[in-house]
Amino acid sequence: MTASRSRRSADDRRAQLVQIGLELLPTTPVQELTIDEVARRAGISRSLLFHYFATKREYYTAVTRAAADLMLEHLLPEPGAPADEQVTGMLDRYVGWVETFRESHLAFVRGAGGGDPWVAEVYADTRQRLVEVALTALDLPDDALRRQLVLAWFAFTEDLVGSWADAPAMSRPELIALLREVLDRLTAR
Amino acid sequence: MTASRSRRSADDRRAQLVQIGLELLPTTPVQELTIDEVARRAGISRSLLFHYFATKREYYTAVTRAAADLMLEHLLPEPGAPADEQVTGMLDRYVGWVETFRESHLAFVRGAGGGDPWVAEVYADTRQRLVEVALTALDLPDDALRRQLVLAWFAFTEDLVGSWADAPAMSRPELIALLREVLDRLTAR
DNA sequence: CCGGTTGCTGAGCAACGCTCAACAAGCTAC
DNA sequence: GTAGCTTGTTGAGCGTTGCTCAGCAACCGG
Repeated sequence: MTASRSRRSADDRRAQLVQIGLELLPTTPVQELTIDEVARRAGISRSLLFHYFATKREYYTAVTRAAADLMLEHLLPEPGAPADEQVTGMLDRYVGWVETFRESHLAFVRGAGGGDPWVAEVYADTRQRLVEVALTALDLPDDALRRQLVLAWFAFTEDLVGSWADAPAMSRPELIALLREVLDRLTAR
Repeated sequence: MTASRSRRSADDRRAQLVQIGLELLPTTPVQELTIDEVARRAGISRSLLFHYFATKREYYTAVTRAAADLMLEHLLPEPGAPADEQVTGMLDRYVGWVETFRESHLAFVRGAGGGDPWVAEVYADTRQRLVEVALTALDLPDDALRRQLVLAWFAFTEDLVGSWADAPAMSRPELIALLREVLDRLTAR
């Protein structure tokens, strides 16, 4: 609310608007956040938002991409580590991510799967990249079948970790071991 | 367009409106179909739709529930069959369902996962019922852990069958056998 | 001080969800 | 048949929201 009506650089404003979108993500499905609300929070007019993002969709896909990049950056393994540790580390960090940002992550996944194809595509890209990283770390060939299997395993993981975070029916290490075991069984063919 | 302006019974109208929603489902995400469009197709005024469904959300949750019930009815096994056949039969019919209604099913699942909590709940209910049926057929106890695992397995199945229908990387029987094997491994603990 | 670039605004349009008062089609009763 | 009731149906209109456009205002180089 302070510094209202201040003139900002284009990059600053864009970043600020995306940031506001990220803060609103846990509260509201991406596609449902209104231009009015975002503009009000930024202390600017509706029109200005359309100066930076030609359409509402363009805006919230940018927000979605930012959220996806945040998660991806958090999950990516250190390139030096041994292969096995890389995958387990990613799994561990993913569980931690869901634990920490439960609501926003749930909102993110929901918005990502549903409704808008553009948003769905952003998340599909993210999953693809995660699968590539995992296959590389496991030193497995990247054929169509294996890719499909690992993607489906990721859907399995998302669902299980989500419900586990809601009501843990097993210990955290057990969860991670189970996920790891299913992944190994699926890829060892 | 024929029979326009005809007076219908309340039940007829409701059924017609839901039917129109079902026909529009493959084309449009549930929440995005407009009252105008539906009313236009039904040959009635916008106001009449609000006479049957107090709010737009009430309308498209009704449409979603109708879609879910259609699928559920198609998947439920004949009660007389042997246990093993029941589960495999459901799997087989599920794959067939996705093959037949690829686009509408995709649209349905997307709408179900994303955006509106009410719609998500309808589909969550459907999955719960499917899991109950599966656990009963497998003659397994219905504890929290197993339920979570089977639900997650269903997410796995949805994803894999979806991508398989898009680009089959294995034969249909192989797909079903794989899914069945993963389910058995997960529940045999 | 002046002109150009650019961040920024306000008024306003179109589409959409939703409300409300009233009309009219079909039924029963006389 | 017509009076009267029920109920399916409509049109006008309001508030919100996505989006446009013409122009203001702040900074900057000359």
